[in-house]
Amino acid sequence: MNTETKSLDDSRKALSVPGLRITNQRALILEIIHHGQGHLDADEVYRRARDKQPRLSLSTVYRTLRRFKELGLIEEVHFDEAHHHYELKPLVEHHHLVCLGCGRVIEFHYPLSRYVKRNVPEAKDFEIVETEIRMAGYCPRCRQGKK
Amino acid sequence: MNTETKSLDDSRKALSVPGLRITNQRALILEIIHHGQGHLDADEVYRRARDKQPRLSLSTVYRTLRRFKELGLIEEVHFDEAHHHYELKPLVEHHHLVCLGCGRVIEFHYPLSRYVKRNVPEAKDFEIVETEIRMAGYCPRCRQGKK
DNA sequence: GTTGCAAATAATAAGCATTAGCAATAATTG
DNA sequence: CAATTATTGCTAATGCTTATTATTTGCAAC
Repeated sequence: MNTETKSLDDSRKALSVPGLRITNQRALILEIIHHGQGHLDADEVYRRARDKQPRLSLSTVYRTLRRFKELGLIEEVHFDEAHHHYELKPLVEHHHLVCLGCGRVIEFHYPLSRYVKRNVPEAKDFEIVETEIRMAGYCPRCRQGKK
Repeated sequence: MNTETKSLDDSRKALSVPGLRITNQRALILEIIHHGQGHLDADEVYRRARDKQPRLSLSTVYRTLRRFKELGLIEEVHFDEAHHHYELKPLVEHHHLVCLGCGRVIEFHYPLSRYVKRNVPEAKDFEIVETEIRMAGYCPRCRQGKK
């Protein structure tokens, strides 16, 4: 069994939830996100998926992404306003720095939600389920170019 | 001069930027955001504006909001994914806690961007121009209801 | 006050990303 | 293996936002 098959197998296993059907489309989409090193948007998933399953439809991609999100398998991130990106649910909290010059995305690990819960009085009575930091600026390379 | 006129006048003053034309539409939109106690979306601005200027068009609202944002008069916040909300540029940094149950928005003042800049190594080499923190969860009232 | 001209407007169409509806298909279940 | 029912593919529709274009308006110079 090659690596690719194994990975697809892992993905299928993650889908073993009662009442949920394991379809080729779902396994494929999950595998693409798994392989994709984070930050794929719906259209990118769609394009990659069609290499293997040309008849797969865009609606299936959207429906599946929503499903996975509900199941907690993946997470939705918002870099810009227009559309969303998806990544496998991370084990440790991290956030993103987006370069406005070149579009590069830098991940950094930081337990900010814990910090907020501890230090923001208004957050104490809240049950926080989601924290996302959107940071944008210019990476070292692009700052150089601007000078 | 009544309060309303005065407020509209203030808004006009804020628009006194060289090369920028002061139109009734712009003054009205700025005044609506000013009065609106934050967090209005484009459509809400449009609906309120039409009470006073029925011929005003939705495109003007969008164009004006974009302009104001460029000018730094207002700020765009992203509560959910679908569309944006706008508020007057705040003097002190604050962020928002959105309740997933009732949609209520709680503001809290906290210099989180300074904290992040200081504590995230990856942010050191970046020239950060934008930091927005999205937090969502359940407010005390809605937590009660869930039990 | 008029005139001239760039900027702004209203109205409408177009553009994307996403969702809905529905008949056909395929995965589980008994 | 047949029955059930989630899931799919397709198309049309939606929601929010931007572009287009002819018309109007603010405002500075005369």
